Amino acid sequence: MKNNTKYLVTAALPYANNYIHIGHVAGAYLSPDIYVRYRKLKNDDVIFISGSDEHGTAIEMASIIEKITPQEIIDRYHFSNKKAFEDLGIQFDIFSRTSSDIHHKTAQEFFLNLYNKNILVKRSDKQLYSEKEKRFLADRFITGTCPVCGYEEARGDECENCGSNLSPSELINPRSKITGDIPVEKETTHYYFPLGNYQEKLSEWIFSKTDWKSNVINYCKGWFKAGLRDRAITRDLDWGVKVPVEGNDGKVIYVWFEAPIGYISMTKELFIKRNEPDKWKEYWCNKDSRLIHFIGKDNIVFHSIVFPSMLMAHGDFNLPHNIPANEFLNIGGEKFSKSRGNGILVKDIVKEFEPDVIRYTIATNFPESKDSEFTWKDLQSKNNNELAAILGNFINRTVVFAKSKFCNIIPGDKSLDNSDTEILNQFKESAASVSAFYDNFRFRDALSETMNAVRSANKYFNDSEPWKLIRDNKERCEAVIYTCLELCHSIAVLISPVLPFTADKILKILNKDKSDFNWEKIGERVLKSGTELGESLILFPQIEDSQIEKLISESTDSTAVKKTEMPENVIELEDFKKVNLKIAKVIECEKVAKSKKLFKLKLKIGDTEKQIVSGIAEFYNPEDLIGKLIVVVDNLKPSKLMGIDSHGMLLAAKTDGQLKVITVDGEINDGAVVN
RNA sequence: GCCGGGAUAGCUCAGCUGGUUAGAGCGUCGGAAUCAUAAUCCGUAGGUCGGGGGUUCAAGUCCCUCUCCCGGUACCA
Repeated sequence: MKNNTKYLVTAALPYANNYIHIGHVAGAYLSPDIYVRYRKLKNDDVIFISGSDEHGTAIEMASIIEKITPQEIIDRYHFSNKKAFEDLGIQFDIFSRTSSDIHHKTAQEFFLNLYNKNILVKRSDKQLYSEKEKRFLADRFITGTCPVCGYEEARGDECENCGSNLSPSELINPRSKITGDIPVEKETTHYYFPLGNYQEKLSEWIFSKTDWKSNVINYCKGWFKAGLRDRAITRDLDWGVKVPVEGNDGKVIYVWFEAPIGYISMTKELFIKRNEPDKWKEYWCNKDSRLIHFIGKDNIVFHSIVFPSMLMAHGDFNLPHNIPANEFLNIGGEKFSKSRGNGILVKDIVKEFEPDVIRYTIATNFPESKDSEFTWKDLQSKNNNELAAILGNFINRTVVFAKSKFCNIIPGDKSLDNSDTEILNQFKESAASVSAFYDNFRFRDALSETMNAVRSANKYFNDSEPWKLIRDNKERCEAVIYTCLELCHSIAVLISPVLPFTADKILKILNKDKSDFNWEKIGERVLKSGTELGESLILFPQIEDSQIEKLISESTDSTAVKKTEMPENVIELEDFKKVNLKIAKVIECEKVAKSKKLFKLKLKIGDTEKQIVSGIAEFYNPEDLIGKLIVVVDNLKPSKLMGIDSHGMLLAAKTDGQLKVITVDGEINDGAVVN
């Protein structure tokens, strides 16, 4: 019989145009997996939902760039990411996708629900349309001048300079970010969600939450302060969920509105698969069900403001009970390539290390209150000094002792004394405090408390000195080893949320089934004397320096082997001839004030003089360049950099952390043509 | 440059609404032990909490300022 309270746990829907990396795992996936596994051990009624977010402009754009269909894009990332999660032991009850029929249907029903209640506002507007691209341009693919602060490169959805929320039509001098095409205004009709109407209810609701993390609350405060605005929830686009109202051909529901509904549709799908098609309602609608969203900090606004307001408007569903958002996990330490910044992909790291080692390293470093750091050396040290030394060693020393001194049989429990029951009781107390940490989403503290329990098991072994008892008090020795084996079982349960694979291995070593594998049995006696043990094995082999050094150098060496490929953007000779390259002599050179990278150079090119601005100040001193013969693009359209005119561009070679200006081999007159 | 987030022991991080001698793990060093993957257990040392001002009886914790770091973005070779 399950406990009454139900838990509906969701993990952020990964966007299906990228492979997930360990930063994602640390932010939004490992903590819910640990939480859910813990809840299941407590016999709680919990389901764990996630899936790929597969619609939207970015995916459509990616398909255009790669010249394949959006379906091919999302298939690639969906299946790869699904497998990556499995390999890491992230065990969803369902990991589905928003391209499914049931999601389309659910999202449309949700939309219609609001539509029929006249909550949605229909508005005809002039939107920006590119004749050249034959499409309406998505917000983020338009740039222009911010009407609030005058910043010239504001995006269609927000100004990154002043943080204002914008809609593209507000921009001054808009243009396509993709082609630079100047879009024209074209009449189109869209539905708007009146987010502003919910501000009061939302803020009241959020500020009533005393147990939410401060980063979540603070983020919302910022949004409330700025004021919530109505947002269009449809788009002129092919790739997405069709607007279910007649007369809206060529329109889809905007992803930010449609994707979170995926949590609902995926829950439905789960219970259809379980042959209980109505049961999803118990999790979404019953008062005694708790909806918990695990997300990274980049997702806070959608889960704490947008989606809840949608749920309020709809009315049938529960609001989130908590949103324990994490910060970011950075890949640091050794000189990783900053310019690439792809992070460590899950699909790659699982080939290198056992999933539990990866899980442990990430979990001890969860960015719970601020960004944290992941390094290969840390992983090695966590494996060798903690997992192997403390956990692996305790299991191993116990089992090896039983094997060599008691014929691999669980010894007698006849003469347990106070010290034995004490350590078992101590484990019960540990389990209670670990519980309290999990209940409050304090995963690092939970794990550290868990390891303390394992340490105390080692201490018990040391203090009991079974290697001496075996000589002069065999019965006591049996009791001690029996107790240690019980501790092994307790440890298996205790660590299993974080280290599920290791827990299974320990059960095999103990030759024990899962009948007593739950939280209540921690510190209890569940083994039978006289039972044969299974095969012992090393749980955490040492990770050698050489393996770590190899990984460090691989991720550092940006020049490392890259296959020669035909570049995608082949040009004709004619194209190259358009560029006038000339030799120029540097006459003057000075640093541009307040700039980090810019030099202002005066050049002599034959009879003419010209001024250019160049971003090489981090690599040269001004005096180094004066007198040098360099190569410049003579016919480049002039531009202004930090208010200074630049009439050309010098050529330089650049790689990570290095830049060299192109010069000529020997003397030649300035003004000479380069080709 | 702008926006955002940081700066606490060698390393990775805790320190709630300001209140006794600033904490943990790992690493260091010393000791005990030898069943165990040279793994354990006990103990030790290490910080004027980035600098400087201020508010307060009292500040790592609040305010101002400076420096540096990270992320995003812009300076585009």
